[in-house]
Amino acid sequence: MDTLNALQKFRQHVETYVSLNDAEWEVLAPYLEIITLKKKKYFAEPGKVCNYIGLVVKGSVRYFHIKDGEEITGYFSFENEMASSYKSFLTRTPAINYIQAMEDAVIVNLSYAHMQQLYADDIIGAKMERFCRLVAEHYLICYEDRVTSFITQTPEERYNKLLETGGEVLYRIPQHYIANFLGITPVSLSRIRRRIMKISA
Amino acid sequence: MDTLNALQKFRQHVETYVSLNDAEWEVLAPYLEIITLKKKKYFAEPGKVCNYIGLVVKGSVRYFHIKDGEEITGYFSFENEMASSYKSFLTRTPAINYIQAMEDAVIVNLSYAHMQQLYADDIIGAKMERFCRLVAEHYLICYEDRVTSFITQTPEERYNKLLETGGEVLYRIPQHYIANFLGITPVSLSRIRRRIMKISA
DNA sequence: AATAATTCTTATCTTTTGTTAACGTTTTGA
DNA sequence: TCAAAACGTTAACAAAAGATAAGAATTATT
Repeated sequence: MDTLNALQKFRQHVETYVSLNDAEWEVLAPYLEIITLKKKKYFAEPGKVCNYIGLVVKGSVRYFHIKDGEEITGYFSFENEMASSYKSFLTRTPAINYIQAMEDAVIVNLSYAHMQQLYADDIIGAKMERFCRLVAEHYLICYEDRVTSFITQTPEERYNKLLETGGEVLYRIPQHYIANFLGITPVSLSRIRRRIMKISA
Repeated sequence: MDTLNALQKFRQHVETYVSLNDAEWEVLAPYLEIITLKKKKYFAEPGKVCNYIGLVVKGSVRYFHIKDGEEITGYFSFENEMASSYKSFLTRTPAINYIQAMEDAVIVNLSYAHMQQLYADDIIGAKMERFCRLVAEHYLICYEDRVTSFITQTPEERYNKLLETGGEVLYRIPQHYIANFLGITPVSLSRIRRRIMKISA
């Protein structure tokens, strides 16, 4: 994954939300930072302010909390998805979760300070505002759906829905991460899987 | 609650996110619609596209789904909070939940169409973009926290946290709504309350 | 290649939650 | 004002989930 390619992916991602002409892109591009994260390395850590919002252009990252010494996985970002400890990034307060590379990853980063500069830029400012509004709205909707699933569905129903719609998540990550994602223990997910197998067998 | 007062509250709410001078306000104000909702009346309904985002200036509303013929309450908006079936409003697709007045309510509404006009307005457009970005980011953070609580905490822990931080929610709404909000049944919440009483007694 | 670590399943036991129903109390609405 | 509806608690039982541990299979690591 070379630099040009990574930047190109970022541009394409922005353009799924707002149009960008070359002049605008020329303003934006210099603010971006490309990083590589070896598997198990951290993008964000508890106690540290998350300074970047990044686009995962290769690999994937996993979000997790530590509770009673145990990792509890809450979310994932795959290729062409944004990654950030959003609350920390936006409010400039220490994060409470880890974000860790699940696979060797390449991420195109935009720092908080650079983002503020871009908002204030005459050429790209308005587009950035809109882009970030649309991104926030997009993830807001994702979270709305997720909260709804916790409120209205049983763990088994959530898992069945994930089987239908989950796609990538399902065969790229270990089952016990999925269990956490669903809000249950790995042991419980294993039992749910057995129940489902019996029914569909 | 007279018209001027309601509009003033809306302006104040916007100004907690972005500054507004009188000229800008003069552009924005005509797009607002003030409605009164009698208790039990609906702000949004499943199957219908939610056409408004509103600021609750008096009273409160409750969000709920119907599952197996039962109401499941997922959220509330009180005074000086926004209300909308966000996904429906933003994506122009039918809502899947009700939003209903819990108490007689006054709401300052902005329609989707008007919002688009405001985004495109020379005077107020940039401010509106930023305001709506910040609102989306605010609720994104709320949802992030809520999902985290479902992932990392037991129902009892969620309830205890709500007791600490919940404030208004706790003494203005019935317990069985709170149970749904926490993702459990009313019976189960009643038992949790008894457990807590025994410990603290 | 050998060893260690991870992952998933299964079993056992305990705890919690869901379900249903009953009861008294409070609130609502006609 | 009076009947109906809503609300919260409790009980009893069933179902599900958590905790812990063991074991097999797979994957990583040296």
